[in-house]
Amino acid sequence: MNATADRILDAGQELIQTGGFSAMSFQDIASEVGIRKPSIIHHFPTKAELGVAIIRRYRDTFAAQLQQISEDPAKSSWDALEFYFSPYLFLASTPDKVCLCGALAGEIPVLPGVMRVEVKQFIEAHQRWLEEILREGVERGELVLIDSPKSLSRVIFNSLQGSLLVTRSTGDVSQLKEIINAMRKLVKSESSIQQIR
Amino acid sequence: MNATADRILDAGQELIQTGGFSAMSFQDIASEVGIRKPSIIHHFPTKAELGVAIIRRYRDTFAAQLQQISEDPAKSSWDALEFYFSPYLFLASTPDKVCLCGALAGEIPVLPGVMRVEVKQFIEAHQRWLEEILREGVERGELVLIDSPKSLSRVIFNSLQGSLLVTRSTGDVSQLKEIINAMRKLVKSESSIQQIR
DNA sequence: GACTAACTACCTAACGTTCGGTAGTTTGAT
DNA sequence: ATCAAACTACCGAACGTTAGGTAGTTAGTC
Repeated sequence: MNATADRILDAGQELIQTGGFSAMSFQDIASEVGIRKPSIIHHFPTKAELGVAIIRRYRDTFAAQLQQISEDPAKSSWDALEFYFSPYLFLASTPDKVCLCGALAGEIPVLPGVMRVEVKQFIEAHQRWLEEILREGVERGELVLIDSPKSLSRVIFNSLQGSLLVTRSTGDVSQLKEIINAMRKLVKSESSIQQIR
Repeated sequence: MNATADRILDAGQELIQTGGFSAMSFQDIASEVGIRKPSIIHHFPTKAELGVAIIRRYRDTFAAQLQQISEDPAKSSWDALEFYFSPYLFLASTPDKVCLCGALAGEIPVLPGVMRVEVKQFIEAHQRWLEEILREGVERGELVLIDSPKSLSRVIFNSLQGSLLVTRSTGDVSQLKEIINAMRKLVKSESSIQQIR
């Protein structure tokens, strides 16, 4: 069973990922879910609270997966990174959607304060996770980095987020794939050295 | 003399860079410029046409500067890259603004078609320019790249755009500076090799 | 007198939100 | 086991506000 509240979150999330928070309206969600506008308010009293609920669910789902893979001893740092790339590749395959928080980041100053902190926490959590994976990878000798774990975690996160936006804007799906390939080179030394020689 | 039309473009651009196109309204612009709402329509008949005019001016200003520096024989490829970084650093110093087209990229599907093509052309022009600078740098022996000029031009552009959004979302201004430092390493071999050894 | 830039006044549509109310279910006391 | 109270999910109608846009008019300049 898929409760109405969940379907509201689904529809709202999709609308934000395509057009942003400002362009998302209760009416659009209502039409999509098949209920009337005030029924949404029954579940989520204000647009801001709905926005928070959408981000929080998105963030929690992501966080659970990231935690799971970083706790799995069978997975190498390389595996973890590849796992991290996969949702980006999936998003790019659905041409009109970008990362929820990437979309929201574009309109931070006009967002309700409660939503701003959620976006911030999403970004910081992802960058922390990436940094930790990179650091472990170096310690275990699985990865050889071209830069510090901190710098590289930010390069990876920011360029992935940027790529999604650019990929959608230009319609050039190969763009994200190229970025991911480039990121692979930055954490795996052999090919990089080859390139330099 | 600063004509009204220019001041409308200024105010509109700033509003898009802070809150996006959906959140920008004629009323906001009118208040900022000190005129009434219909007076804006006198200069720009529709919101879409105003949007196009804003992007086009932004794009042309940028393009002229990029062309100028790439035609200057006194400037090295390294100089050109540093020049390219500077407006991003400037944007990050004004904490609420991101690149105009970075903001617009977040809401592409809800943008008028005429605006979408302008954004696309902005992105493609910048990536082409970067690619050409990198290619020349290699030919002249000024740069040693960690990846192909095409890939690197995309990494640089996408991560800069992403950084602006992330920097504003987290309030962490150092983020962009770190990214730029990382980009420097990717086009200048010595430090990279040192890092790998 | 024609043209431009600005104005006042107004329009329709859509926005988020509130209100009062209707079914149907769940709960607690008798 | 019954009955009333309370709660959940949803609805239609309307609220005040703002959106982009239109029509007609006035003030100033060549």
